Amino acid sequence: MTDTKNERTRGRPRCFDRSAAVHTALSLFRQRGYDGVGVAELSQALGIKPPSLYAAFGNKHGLFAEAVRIYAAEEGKFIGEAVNRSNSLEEAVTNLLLAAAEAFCKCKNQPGCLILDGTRNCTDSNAQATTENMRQETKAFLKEGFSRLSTRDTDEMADYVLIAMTGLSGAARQGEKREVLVGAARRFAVAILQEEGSR
Amino acid sequence: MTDTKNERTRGRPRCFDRSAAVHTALSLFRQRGYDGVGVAELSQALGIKPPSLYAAFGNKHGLFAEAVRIYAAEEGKFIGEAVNRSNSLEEAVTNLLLAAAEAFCKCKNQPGCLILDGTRNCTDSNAQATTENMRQETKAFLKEGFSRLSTRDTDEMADYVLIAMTGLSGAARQGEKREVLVGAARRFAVAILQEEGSR
DNA sequence: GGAGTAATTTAGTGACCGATACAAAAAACG
DNA sequence: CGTTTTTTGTATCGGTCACTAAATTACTCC
Repeated sequence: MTDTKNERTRGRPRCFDRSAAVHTALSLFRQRGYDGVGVAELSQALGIKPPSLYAAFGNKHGLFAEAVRIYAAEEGKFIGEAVNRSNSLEEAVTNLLLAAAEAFCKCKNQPGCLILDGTRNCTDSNAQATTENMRQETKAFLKEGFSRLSTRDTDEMADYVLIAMTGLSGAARQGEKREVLVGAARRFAVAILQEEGSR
Repeated sequence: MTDTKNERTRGRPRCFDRSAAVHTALSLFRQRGYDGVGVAELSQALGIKPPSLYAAFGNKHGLFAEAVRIYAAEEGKFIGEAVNRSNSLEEAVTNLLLAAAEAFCKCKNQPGCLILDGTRNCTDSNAQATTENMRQETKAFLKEGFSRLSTRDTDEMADYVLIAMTGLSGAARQGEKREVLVGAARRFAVAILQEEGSR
């Protein structure tokens, strides 16, 4: 058996690259959010007709959910890296927020975070749940990663980090400049790391 | 002339309370954002038909703009108070962020800030401009108020305060608890106030 | 009362939304 | 070849969007 790859199934083969389609959709969702991109625009950008989109992804939310998964795995890599490659809580929080600030303004035509801002004011509860689940996963990941680096209350620390990232993402979406985001990230990191009641 | 108040105009009098209508619309816009509330729902909540709404406010955006103005004047009062009643920059920033945290979770069914989050992912550019103008006004007000209390770079400080408020508003919209918001606000205030390069 | 004015209701407009019924097309099977 | 399976394009579906033309109602002015 030499046909280990590209196993042909029966029926007419798909005319478009499924993975490329998800990436194209991801780009659109990052620009204008879930409600801001319609199925007509999606299928046009993918070079297909709506029935092909529904055959491949079930519905609009199915495509969005795949895009979110790709986004978390690719664009969200910096979160795992910042936590796992750090040798102290200080390092982890600082690197994380600085990397977030950079990531949120890297692509100028699609600033901010899809997870944190992609379903703001969204009318589709499934889409909201998809991003909210990813947000909770991230919070749990941070909490667990922080607790391997410190004995402090990593629960509220993860909360604060996510609130800071929410601010950075929102500001990036408003067009805030990179320098301002990085400056804010640096200060927020110090803020989150300071000991309780040290004001 | 004794008719100084309630000057009757000609024509059929309006059947609904215009000011109350704006407040009702404000409540809906705060709950679900500009795109999330339709004209049909608005007019139903106001107890009128769509043509009456258009006769009174021109269009959906006209009603939204009035709601934003009312919101800034009433719910946004805490910003002016925190700045003007403070005798130091430290006091101003701390009181401002703490008041913001409280305000953003005060109304449980409409958390967050209408200015900062009401037109996120919004498809109407006029509505976006309305909130963005208010945001810029607020930034200028903060910058000016801070500069009366300190000789430091109040420009970037106002930026940081608004980014922090954006994070607080977004977190409030996600359902974050009051204690967490207040804790984050307290820490962010200390961070923003610390001198440059003191990390 | 009649004229003038403005807000009301009825009943829609065209455009867009997400999603689909249907049949032709293109492949793997026997 | 014919059958089966899956994707394709055509041409919509019912529903909702912001918005409005037209006629009616309720008021002030003369």
